[in-house]
Amino acid sequence: MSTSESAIPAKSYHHGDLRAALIEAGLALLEARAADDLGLREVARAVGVSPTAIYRHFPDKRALMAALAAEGLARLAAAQRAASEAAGGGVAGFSATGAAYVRFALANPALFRLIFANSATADLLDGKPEDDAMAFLRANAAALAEGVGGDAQVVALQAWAIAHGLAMLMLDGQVPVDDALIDRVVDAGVIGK
Amino acid sequence: MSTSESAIPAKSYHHGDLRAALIEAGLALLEARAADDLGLREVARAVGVSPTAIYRHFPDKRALMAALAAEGLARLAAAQRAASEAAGGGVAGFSATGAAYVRFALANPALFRLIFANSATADLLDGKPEDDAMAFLRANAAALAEGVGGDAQVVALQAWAIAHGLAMLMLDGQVPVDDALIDRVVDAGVIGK
DNA sequence: GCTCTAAGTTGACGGCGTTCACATTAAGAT
DNA sequence: ATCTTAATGTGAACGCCGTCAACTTAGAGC
Repeated sequence: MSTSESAIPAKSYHHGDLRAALIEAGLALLEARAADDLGLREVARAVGVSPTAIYRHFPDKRALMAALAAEGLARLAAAQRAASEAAGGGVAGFSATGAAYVRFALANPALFRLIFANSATADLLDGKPEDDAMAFLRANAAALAEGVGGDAQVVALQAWAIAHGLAMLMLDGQVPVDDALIDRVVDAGVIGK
Repeated sequence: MSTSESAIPAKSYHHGDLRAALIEAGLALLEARAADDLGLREVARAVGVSPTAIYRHFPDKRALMAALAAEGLARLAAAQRAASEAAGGGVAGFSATGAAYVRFALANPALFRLIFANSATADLLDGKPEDDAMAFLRANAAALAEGVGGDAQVVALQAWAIAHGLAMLMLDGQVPVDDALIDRVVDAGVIGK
């Protein structure tokens, strides 16, 4: 019978890879719902499994959310890397990175918020894998800082803060979502000149 | 039981001014709890009233939260106004405004988050009173923008984004809370020079 | 083939936001 | 002064939530 062969294993009493399925379903639900409206039982329902089955793979709800946040962070880092390379690196690449940061937030509002709502705690719990992605954000900022005058750390922080602040203000409806505006704000955000 | 808490006397079946008491209690609880861990029943308990009594003054929980956010926004605006005046206005006053913005966020994390989590929706619901406070934020940014080259709107946005982004990143544990750093980041945030 | 154990289920508990029927009170008209 | 009425607070209940404990299933290894 039918059974798909490679990607998705057969279904029975035991789910093939429930942990991955839960994360996938959670990310899908986050495209429509806000992070705090996402329920444990809701995710279980989406996967077609009992609510308590989740506890075989995550100690509690916060751990599930942290896993979603970790995956979101990886995607954010990937989007930035891609934008930087597409722009050819250097200063242009750095500006592109900032713009990609903001556009990722606008394209994935709930996920973006979840990343930063959980990153502080997730860092302390897991420690390793998402550190990699976050390091890219920091490294990007620090790298450009050397090209200009002033304190490198301060310039890096300003660039990060501009991107993060603009993303948040647009998400919260404080600033109209204007695609061209993103480039102008982030671009001139390369201060010192 | 006696014990009313403060200024307003007259306790019996009817509470003196429950609406005000609920907001006061809510703000007090937000100093210890995160906004989404704040329960309707918890606020009612703090005031010593039945959970459902709240519904005589607010249509639902979100309305209570919006009221708390409105009060928080007023306080934020007041803190900025005070900082600006203390610095003597002008460019120095503007930098002080930005630093005050960040420091307010650090001093009132849950409340600051609530302000921006609810401001978009609160605007559409209430419309008037908090607009006043928010207008101060925008006006401040726009005012300085004229002094420098470049697009006034862009410069204003950059300044706001730097303050907002720095506040958020510090609240989320992404950037260490360093008092001197706030001034340096926000200060040089006055770009164009 | 039997056993052991990881993975999923069922049922329950307390807490939440919210609704509805009811109790109490302050205030204005008589 | 009394009666009426609308405003304000109470209590019980509903459905949903996160989580725990006890049971069931099925696949892997001797």
